[in-house]
Amino acid sequence: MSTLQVSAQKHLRQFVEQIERLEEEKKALADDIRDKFAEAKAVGFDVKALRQIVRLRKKSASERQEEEDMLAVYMHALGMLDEDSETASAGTLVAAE
Amino acid sequence: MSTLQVSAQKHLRQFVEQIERLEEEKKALADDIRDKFAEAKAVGFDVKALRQIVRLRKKSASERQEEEDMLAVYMHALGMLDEDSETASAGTLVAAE
Amino acid sequence: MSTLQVSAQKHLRQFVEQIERLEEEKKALADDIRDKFAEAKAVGFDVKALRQIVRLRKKSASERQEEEDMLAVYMHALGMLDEDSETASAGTLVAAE
Amino acid sequence: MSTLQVSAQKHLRQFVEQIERLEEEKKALADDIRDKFAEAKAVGFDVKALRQIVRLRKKSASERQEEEDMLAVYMHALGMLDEDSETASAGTLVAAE
DNA sequence: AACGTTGAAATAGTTC
DNA sequence: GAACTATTTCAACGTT
Repeated sequence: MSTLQVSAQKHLRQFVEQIERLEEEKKALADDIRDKFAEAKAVGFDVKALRQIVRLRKKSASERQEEEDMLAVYMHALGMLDEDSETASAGTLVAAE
Repeated sequence: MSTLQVSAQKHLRQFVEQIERLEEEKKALADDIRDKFAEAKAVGFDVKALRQIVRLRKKSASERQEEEDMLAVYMHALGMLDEDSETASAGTLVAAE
Repeated sequence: MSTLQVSAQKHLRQFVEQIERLEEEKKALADDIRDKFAEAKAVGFDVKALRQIVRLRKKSASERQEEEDMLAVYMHALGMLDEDSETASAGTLVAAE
Repeated sequence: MSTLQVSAQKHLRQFVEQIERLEEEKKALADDIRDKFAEAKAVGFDVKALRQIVRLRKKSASERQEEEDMLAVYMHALGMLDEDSETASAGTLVAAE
């Protein structure tokens, strides 16, 4: 039983070390990304908007549209939008339940 | 000198306790807010959109517009928008430097 | 575009208002905390250090507990503990079947 | 609406592509880490505990240091230390004027 | 007053 | 699909 445990300990140690190694590499990349944004900022780009761009590009056009639509519905309900200006694609007159 | 320090210690302790008390109350409110969103979710609202609404209402209309405009410029530059669909308020033809 | 039922509109409005009310109270508390630090500074305390004390005290409780749990976690990882005993105090760990 | 200069467009595109490239690499590493955990699980380790070990080890280094700094912080708050001595080791604290 | 730094809040992802 | 964890984003703070 003691032998088994010792071997398990070594095995555990290996996993921990491998994972920590990978996480270090991952962190290095996260830092690189951070640097890129900083670099973009330094030459005058709006970092917040840039982040949003990267985020949006991960989503499909339809996903984006769905989120915008939901927001528009809520804004409309709260009087935050003029009656007509919701969006260009004004077609879908779906009645809310 | 020792007397001074003892009195300073008491004073310090008071500040720490008062601050911790206030932070507890603040945390309690944060929890209440969390609960409200959970409640809204439970009755069918889209929490993410709801959060965005609350966020947008903190900003003035002009602030909102500015952010949207910047995003549209970037999306346009990357071909993520059709040429015409940027937004309803298409008026401001400012030439980029 | 789709719209909300009138009742849903009212409901939404209620949520938004309640949340905004709570956030105002939360902000007021944040201001109070800020004032406390300013007050402490005014009587000669080092605000940076004071902040650090508050932060460290907050962490200490949970962190200390976590460190104490270390052994149990390792034993668990090595299969020396069963599922239910992980929250037991260190003293009873060996007794767990 | 305003548009970017052609050169700025290219620059923006470059940033976006570089960032997306880095994020892909980062995601690949995240997948590798996930695989490692899965591998560990496959040979019988408790993944949750393993995760906890990795997390605790990460914290330990910095946290332990912070706890050691506690005394200095308190002394600083009480005006018993000057500005520069705060990073000194505990042993030399009383020597600081 | 911009800058980076840090802590809190929000979102995304994973597990059960 | 609900809870938990990890990651990402955002805002406040001190700093220069």
